[in-house]
Amino acid sequence: MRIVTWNVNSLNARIDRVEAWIGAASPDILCLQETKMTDEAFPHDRFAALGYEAAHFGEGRWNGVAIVSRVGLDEVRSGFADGRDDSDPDARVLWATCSGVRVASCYVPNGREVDHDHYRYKLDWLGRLHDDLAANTQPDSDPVVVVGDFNVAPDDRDVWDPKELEGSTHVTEPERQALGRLVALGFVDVFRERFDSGGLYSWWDYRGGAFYKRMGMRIDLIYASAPAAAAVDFVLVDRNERKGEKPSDHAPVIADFALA
DNA sequence: ATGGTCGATCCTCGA
Repeated sequence: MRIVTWNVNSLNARIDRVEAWIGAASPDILCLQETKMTDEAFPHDRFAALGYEAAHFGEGRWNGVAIVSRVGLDEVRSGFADGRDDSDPDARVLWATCSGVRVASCYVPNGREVDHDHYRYKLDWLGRLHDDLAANTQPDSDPVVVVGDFNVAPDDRDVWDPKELEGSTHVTEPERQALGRLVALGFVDVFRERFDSGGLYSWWDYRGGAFYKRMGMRIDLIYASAPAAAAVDFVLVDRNERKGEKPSDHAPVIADFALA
């Protein structure tokens, strides 16, 4: 089972590339982030023509997440289930069960600047994700795969220059500890499990020629519960997809699971 | 690879 996470930075702008990439990479479950569209505008027909059904949670201008699957799409739920009355105003997480695997497609808040309200929102959001997983999944016994644009680089190997970035968002201790709490629940960063090396990224800023200078971050992550992580047999960041005409600023991250 | 923000919106903001 091939599961992919890809922040497409507008599905309207990217649909032709997404369609072509599906043809080449043949994912079973494709989780998208930053679709930047309403549910009404989501191009279900384009995916149906390729043999996929899709669930989308969007608001229009910003954010927006989707799960596109050819192996079933059940128990779809958007947002968090904690019943908090300050419910998230943004469309940032979508859940579905696909062929027995509980899947979450996440677009974690960027944070903007440390000491910004958005940074506190980011930490709170990651806490809610942790609590939702703790309350509603059994990662010790069940296959659960939580993917997306986490907007956090898990450690210094995941950024081009830790010294230059010190103290800025994506690398602060509280953000990394928030990911650490997911790991403590039993979730494994399947890319890092497989590759020790730094310099392997999933996002490169459009500005300043960051991609060709190899100045990126690994912030698009695939977290798998122990039963799923044990079944991983292939992991790849498809950095070729960052090249060419009208790329997203993120590359797709692929993990293959030897699951039925 | 022969270059050097982009996307959505409304001309600026978010990433």
